[in-house]
Amino acid sequence: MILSLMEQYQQLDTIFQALADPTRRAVLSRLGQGPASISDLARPFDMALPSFMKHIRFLEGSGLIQTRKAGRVRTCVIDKQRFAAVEAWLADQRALWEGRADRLEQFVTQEQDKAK
Amino acid sequence: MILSLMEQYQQLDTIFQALADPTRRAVLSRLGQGPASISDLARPFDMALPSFMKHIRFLEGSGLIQTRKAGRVRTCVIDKQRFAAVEAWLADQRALWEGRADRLEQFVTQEQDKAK
DNA sequence: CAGACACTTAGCCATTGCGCTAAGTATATT
DNA sequence: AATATACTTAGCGCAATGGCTAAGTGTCTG
Repeated sequence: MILSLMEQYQQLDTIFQALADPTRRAVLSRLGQGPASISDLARPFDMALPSFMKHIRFLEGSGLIQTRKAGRVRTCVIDKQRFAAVEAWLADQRALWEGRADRLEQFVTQEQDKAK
Repeated sequence: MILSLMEQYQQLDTIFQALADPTRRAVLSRLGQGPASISDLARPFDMALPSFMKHIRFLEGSGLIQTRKAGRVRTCVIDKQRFAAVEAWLADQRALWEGRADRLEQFVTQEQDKAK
């Protein structure tokens, strides 16, 4: 589902905070290559599983990933569309630098089209 | 001064965390239109000055802005180059996604096989 | 030179973030 | 049926974040 511009902006706090942690960025990079289970994702990290799960829940709360449990295995998938909010904000900044405030919406639309 | 790619990546934690706060993003947007003093920047916010200054110091620590004091006035300027680290990270993510299409299909096929 | 102005420092407080361990639940596997 | 697997829940501890007030410093301004 496509979020409205305003809704995307309201999520920026959570999204940027999710990206501020190296463990979570590493998880996103791993998931960029395809879905994975919790234990597969956790294996590279020297961290207790409950600690790792907090990162997963944080990512899920930010919308950057989705998870689904089948049997005793929870599988995680990245949600690429959520990154559009970040790109939109960056585009907005660039527009300000260049003295234009009108390019943002156009850019977001383009990114959403790309995601399809 | 130009940062190496690796140094930029080491700064991602701080940069993303700086961007995770709406006050700080608003300050960046304001500075995207040109330099400003602390009091000018603080005026729109319903916040005590020492609280606001913490945001400025955080932004300065992340490298997203630079400040310089002349007389009793501290002037803030945005450092656009610092945004390159964010853009680079996003570009890397997209690269992973694009190399992923075949693996995703593989995964789906595997799941379908398991279901039988 | 007195007072206003623009920060600046110091320190308090509540909440959140991120790690841990111990123990629990639900689902395979043998 | 018993054990192993894959999370899951509960709760602890410490550091960092983001707000505040009170008081201090240095620089104009009248």
